[in-house]
Amino acid sequence: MPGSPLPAYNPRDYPPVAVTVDMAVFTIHDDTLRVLLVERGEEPFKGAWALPGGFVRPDEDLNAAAARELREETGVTEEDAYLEQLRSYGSPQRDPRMRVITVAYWAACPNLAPPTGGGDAARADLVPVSKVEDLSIDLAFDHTEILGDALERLRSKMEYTAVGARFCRPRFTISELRRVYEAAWNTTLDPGNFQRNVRRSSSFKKARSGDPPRGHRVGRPASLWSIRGELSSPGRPLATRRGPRAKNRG
Amino acid sequence: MPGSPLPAYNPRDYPPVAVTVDMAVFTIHDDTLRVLLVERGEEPFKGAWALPGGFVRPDEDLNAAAARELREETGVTEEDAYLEQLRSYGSPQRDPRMRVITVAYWAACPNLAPPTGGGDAARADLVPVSKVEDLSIDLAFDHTEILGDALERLRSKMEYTAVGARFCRPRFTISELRRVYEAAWNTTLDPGNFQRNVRRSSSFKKARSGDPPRGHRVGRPASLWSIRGELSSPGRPLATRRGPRAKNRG
DNA sequence: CACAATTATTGTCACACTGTCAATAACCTT
DNA sequence: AAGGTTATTGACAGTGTGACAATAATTGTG
Repeated sequence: MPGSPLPAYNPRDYPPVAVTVDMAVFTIHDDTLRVLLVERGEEPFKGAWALPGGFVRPDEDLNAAAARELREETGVTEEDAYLEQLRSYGSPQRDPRMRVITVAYWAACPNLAPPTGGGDAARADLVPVSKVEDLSIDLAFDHTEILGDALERLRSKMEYTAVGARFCRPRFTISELRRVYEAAWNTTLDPGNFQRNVRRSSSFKKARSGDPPRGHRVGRPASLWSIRGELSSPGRPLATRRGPRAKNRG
Repeated sequence: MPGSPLPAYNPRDYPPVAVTVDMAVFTIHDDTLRVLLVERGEEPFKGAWALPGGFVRPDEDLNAAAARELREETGVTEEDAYLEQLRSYGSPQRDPRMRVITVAYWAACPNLAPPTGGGDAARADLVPVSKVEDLSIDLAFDHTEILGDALERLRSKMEYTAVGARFCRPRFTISELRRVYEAAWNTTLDPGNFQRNVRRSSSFKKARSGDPPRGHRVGRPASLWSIRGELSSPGRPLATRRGPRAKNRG
């Protein structure tokens, strides 16, 4: 606690510090878990990939700043995606320019389209997270650490909540949901068991009738499901995390 | 690190914001889960209870600031307690004086002694968390919300890590550990089942020989255990969370 | 010392949940 | 209509869990 006599709260008296929001926006594309990265256009780390982010505005809530960043970068509104604060990073040297404390967020977006690279603005792309996890891509600042923490949180949360369904459209088939989990952990899951777990979970409910899922070509048509309520826990994990098995995609 | 010309980052160009660290320090006292609160000595919220906290220093890492606060408030060093960042809170109006973004931490301390109230400094006390949870105590700022989130995280983490043992001394009996879980959830647990879970968990190991636990008076003496390695997951939960049952303490 | 009281520790048992794997259902293409 | 493919349901053995009983090792008492 600061000194006793009610201090003149002159902001200039306090060490200058900037607060930013950085976001790990995840989506599934080509059956692969990907994260949105932008190429830095200026020093430091000019030319390197980084998580999208920006300053928190003077009268802006942290969550609002994150939602704004998400919308600016992807066009996705807060309702269409799952958005959650991860934690903050504030090593004194994490930005060589000045003291910058960043509040990291992560988001799960359904069917995000790869950014059209044509713009004159900063280049952006949906990069498979495996590229960062195996260190074949090095991110700017401490963003590799942030992304690693975000991935850990995402996977952990997928085990005991229905958040995986936020990668799907509002109506989804159980197979679509299963492919989300398979992509997130790069493994294969038994369709029968996964079906059983979803049906038993209280977090999902079968949609009344079903528009047949688009793009469906072959095999017995699947029924459509949706999230029941908000994001309750499915009681037990939909799938226990495992390492790559037979499938072992790359 | 690229050393090229850095842009002119004049800190004065950015909106003034202060960054603080607030801490929820938990301990078990009288078989009750308690949190360290301090009484505010000045406005705003003068006289109200609040979580201890303070400003992050100019060249101080966030974790270091939290560890310093913990040491200043309790005398407990980082090695003796478990310390983890919770998340940040930055509503624009959370502090009426100026924009303050706080990074919340929580800590699990073994056998913290109730502060001696005699000092002329701010009054401090170990308050049962139930007093805050049932809203019979109202905290300053948004600290009620922060404490609620910290409790949720603590309990959740106790389910799937060995963090509960950080409330005990380095060597502890299984019953002592069980009483920690009983205090955290205000319930009773079956001693036999808890014993089985601890023994099967890979997170604990039996201490070679045992100094008999102090203060032990009656009944068969228990053997001593310790945490194996750092804070790995016990594989399965030591105890599934339940509401109050027979015991139903206040 | 025998016995009661108390806590620690080990066992038993029915039951729920899980993973493996097979069987059936409902479509598509040819 | 046959074959291929995906969805959905079932069967089964093995394992983990909660409830609860039984045994072990102390302290305190008469």
